[in-house]
Amino acid sequence: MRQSHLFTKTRKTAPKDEVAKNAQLLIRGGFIHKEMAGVYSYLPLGLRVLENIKRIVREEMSALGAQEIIMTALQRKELWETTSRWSDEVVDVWFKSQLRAGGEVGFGWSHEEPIADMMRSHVDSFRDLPIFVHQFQTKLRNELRAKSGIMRGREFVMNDMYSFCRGEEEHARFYDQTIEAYMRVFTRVGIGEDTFVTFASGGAFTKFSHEFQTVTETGEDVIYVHREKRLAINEEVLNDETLRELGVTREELQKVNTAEVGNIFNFGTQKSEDLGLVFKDEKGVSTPVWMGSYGIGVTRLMGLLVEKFSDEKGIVWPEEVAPLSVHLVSLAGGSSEVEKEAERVYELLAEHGIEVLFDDRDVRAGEKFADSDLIGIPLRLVVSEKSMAEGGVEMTTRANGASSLVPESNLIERIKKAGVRV
RNA sequence: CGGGGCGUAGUAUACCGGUAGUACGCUUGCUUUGGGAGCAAGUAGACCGAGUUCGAUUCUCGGCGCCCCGACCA
Repeated sequence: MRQSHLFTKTRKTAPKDEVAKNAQLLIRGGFIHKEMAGVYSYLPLGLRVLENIKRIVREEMSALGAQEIIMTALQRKELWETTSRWSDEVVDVWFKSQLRAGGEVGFGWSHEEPIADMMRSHVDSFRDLPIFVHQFQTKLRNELRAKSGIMRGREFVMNDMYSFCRGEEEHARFYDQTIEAYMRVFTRVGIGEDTFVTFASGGAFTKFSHEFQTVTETGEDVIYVHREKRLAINEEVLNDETLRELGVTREELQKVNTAEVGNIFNFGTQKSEDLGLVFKDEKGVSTPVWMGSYGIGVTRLMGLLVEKFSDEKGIVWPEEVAPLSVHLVSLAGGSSEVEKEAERVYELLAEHGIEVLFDDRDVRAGEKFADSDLIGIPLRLVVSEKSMAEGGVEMTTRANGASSLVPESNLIERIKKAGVRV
């Protein structure tokens, strides 16, 4: 991708109406555009990051056997009335609208009811189960107060997965596999060490639910962690009984601020019973499906990565989610020889399937470096008169600033060694 | 929803009861070219409405928008 072709602009100053680091840096770097409070558009670079996160999630969900779908944003009132969740008193984040033809629709803030209802068309027998389905959906929630940049918006992308099982045992197996799959996702995007499967309040069907909480100063939640045992308890369920049950003492736990990046629920059979999602078991007995729900806040995750991986100069993307892998900077300064050399390097990288942002713009070195640091691509290559005189290309790691001159003959090898996604 | 704050060029800001200045950006020219260049000439602005006043961007009220703390977050 040529930077001269990229329509987005970087900015020196953060907009005054953003305080959250994630929004400030993402807007300054041209990754996102603020449409209104809590509502952001994703621009070319931002979309690439988003798609990379989705790719990782998709791979891990697929490995679990989940099939991908996309459900609708518009939802039926009657469905939610069945489970008593249409009322604004019960669910206070509804966006609702009128159909011109008559009737009322809701904008999806969750898809549990619609998917359970839809599954009635596809589930008849125990032979049809289990079924695992997931989607990447834009959720619409009329939050009273949007905040923290893209981490708590009124419109955001979520990966939500649903499991439909024959009973508790089958459900439990998938539930445990999902915990592991989710942790693989968080490890791959670079926050594995700081993300804890956390005991949280369970709701109607189980004593606890599990949240995936990532340590970050700007987090909204407070949890207590035992780093050696990799065990964590949400403040909301921290009491003597919980401590006893989990075999830890209050003194062993460390209090930390966290952001919730994922959440999984065991629904039992309640929702299926309400909505009539049943199957015939081996004996021909009509039995409600055992449901589970599993979410990862994709856009929130992106915001969290910026919060965690940035310095005073800008973003430092983890390799797997970086918008592109290499930032090739041409410091031609009017020299057509340098220009040609940079073009050659660009083509060389492309031939090897390396994703490159090529700064071929006619601007000064300082501006190019500042932009490069702000955008935060993991590896920077500089082609200049200086590097050519020294017989190579200058390679700099964004994360630690380590820099070295690499002869072109070794370039591809060195890039791949640096852990670049190809 | 309770509390607090803020709305001035594209962006960030300053001043002021007598229609607004700076920096960056953008346009043109020349110079410059390894860390957001220099000179010159341009471009561009008071959220909306009502009230007070001879006169409102400034004061008052209302609306709208934005931010923060709290509450909320199946």
